[in-house]
Amino acid sequence: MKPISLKLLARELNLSVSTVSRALNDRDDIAQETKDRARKLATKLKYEPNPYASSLRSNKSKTIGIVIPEIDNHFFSLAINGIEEIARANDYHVLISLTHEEYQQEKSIIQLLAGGRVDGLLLSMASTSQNSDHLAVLEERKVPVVFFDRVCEDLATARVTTDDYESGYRATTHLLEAGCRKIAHLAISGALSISRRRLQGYADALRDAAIAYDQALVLTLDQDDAQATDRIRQLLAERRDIDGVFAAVEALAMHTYAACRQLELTIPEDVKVIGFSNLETAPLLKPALTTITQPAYQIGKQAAQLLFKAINDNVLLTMNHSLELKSELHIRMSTYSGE
Amino acid sequence: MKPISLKLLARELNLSVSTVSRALNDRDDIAQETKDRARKLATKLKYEPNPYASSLRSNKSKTIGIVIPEIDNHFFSLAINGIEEIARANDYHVLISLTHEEYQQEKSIIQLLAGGRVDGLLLSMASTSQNSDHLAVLEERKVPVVFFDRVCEDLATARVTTDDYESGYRATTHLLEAGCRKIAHLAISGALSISRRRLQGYADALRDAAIAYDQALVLTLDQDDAQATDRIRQLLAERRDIDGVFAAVEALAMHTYAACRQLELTIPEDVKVIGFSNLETAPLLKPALTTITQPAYQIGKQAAQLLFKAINDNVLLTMNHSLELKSELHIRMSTYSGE
DNA sequence: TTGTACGCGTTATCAG
DNA sequence: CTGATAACGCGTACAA
Repeated sequence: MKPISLKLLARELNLSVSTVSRALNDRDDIAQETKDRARKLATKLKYEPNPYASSLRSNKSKTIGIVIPEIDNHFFSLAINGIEEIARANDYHVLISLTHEEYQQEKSIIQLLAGGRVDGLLLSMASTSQNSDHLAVLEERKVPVVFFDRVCEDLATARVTTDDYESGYRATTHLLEAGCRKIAHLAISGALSISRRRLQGYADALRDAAIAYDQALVLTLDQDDAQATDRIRQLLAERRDIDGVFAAVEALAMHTYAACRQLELTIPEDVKVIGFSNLETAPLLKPALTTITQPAYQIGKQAAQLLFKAINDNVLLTMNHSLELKSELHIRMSTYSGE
Repeated sequence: MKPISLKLLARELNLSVSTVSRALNDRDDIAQETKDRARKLATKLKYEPNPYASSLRSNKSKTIGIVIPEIDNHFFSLAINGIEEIARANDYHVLISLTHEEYQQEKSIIQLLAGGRVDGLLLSMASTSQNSDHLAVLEERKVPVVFFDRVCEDLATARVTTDDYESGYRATTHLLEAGCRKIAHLAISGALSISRRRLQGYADALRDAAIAYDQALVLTLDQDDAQATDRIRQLLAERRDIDGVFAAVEALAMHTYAACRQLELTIPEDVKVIGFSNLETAPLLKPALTTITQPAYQIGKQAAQLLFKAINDNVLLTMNHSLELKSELHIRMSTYSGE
């Protein structure tokens, strides 16, 4: 069956295409009776305006894009949840693209989306994106962009982040207060803004506690999962003096658990562990994981709301629109120090 | 800055619009030199064809839709991962919509997408969708559809599912072999195909073990999370004879853990627990959770591949294209019965 | 209050 | 080999 077009409705109603168009768009220069007739038939035939014809005319795609490194990660799925809610409230669709942490993918995706396919973009950078040349096209084409979590500092647009520096500081301090003296720091990609902030918080907390910063305890793991566990195990095996681990991303906390299990190290007795994480199973782990939890859903919502300010109200987004939300420290068994 | 159009390129190159179009599309009736000139300028100006104009012409959106109940769920995020991979390989975009398990949402989303916005649809039904009237429009408009996991039996199209009946049977048998005699079955929405199949497997396993089916042990929890834990706790408190729990969806296993904790019931000594789950933290839980794990990533991939068979090769999808993949039983501590 | 005419950017067809 | 023209479906001046 052919798609229902305005032309078809018009013929059926003995009206012109433009009259039907205006009737369905509830314009005030159309008789009420005509509107009713048109609407009734449209509903009956399940007419949906061809979105591409509308877009072509209006230069609006009614679609926003989300570009993220991965989706198999609670932080991002929660954020998407928030974004999708706001998008739907604004009558918008959501296009999702995954970069799999690869610069090249990110580049080609953005080039593609910048061609007018989306009215705005929510972006969280890949860990391997060292520069921002590939984002220039977004500025040129004036595509509104909001970064969330993994921001790009080169682009002067709105960002929604969390208090990464403070969280890193707090996490480290918590380990120190639990008695740790040799704290390992695990991160992905030193280039990422969040990584640098969290690491800086870690370093400063050590300094304020008069503990030497030991480069050998700072691991950057940008390789795949299997290797991550291995390298953590290796570190823990070589440096038996490590008594605390600060995992700056969710997956690394889990790899630490796995590595400890392999080495038969007990958490929290032998090693205490804290991790950035949105896992809802954190309290049910063995032992329950102490976490820094980001308000992922809120991040998504707020980022989307900013984006729609740009899209609907034509506001030019600047760094002044940026928001910093607070993460929460949830203290659990994995950092317990006895009474 | 204005978007770059063919018209613009044509003017710059002193060629006609249609020549440039064909040059960029590498048609064989265009001189090599012309092609080179056109391509060079296009690259220089970062020309991207307007996707909506192309779609309008070709009736192809280069976009597929995913409609799922929720995204904050490992099964679905893994499936999306698989889908996205295939979509990208086919040069397609992915539109995501969440129904939040609500029939009305599902209905309006599908009505919207059926209007030509997508070339095909991957669908996993909401738990509250009792009928399939809202899917009729997809058949009328001839939008290719592949169901995955939560299928709709009324629509004669391809489905990618897992061996739900066998898995339900196997999970229950596993509990029986571990010594359980009073096994609770937790599910969402009795209407869902997967729920019915898993429950049937449970019932048949009991029958084959000559154990009476007790309606009071079968809980259907379609309300929100907070209430789910409460109701499970209530059941476990009232029926202290329950010695096994079979959670037919991931979240319910976690609620069972929470309920047991509140009642100070020990797993697996007091109650053994098995659950359908794609949680990668299952082995790290306290105790490690025995799971039936669905090949979510593969489900997504295969479903998408079927869809592209319809889209690219113009194959009419029928139930004969359906696939049933196998889930895996991972035995862990939560069903341990001593040596 | 309704109809006519045009253009959005692209591509297929046909003419040259 | 290249150019002109028409058409996809919709929305909007402008005319009636």
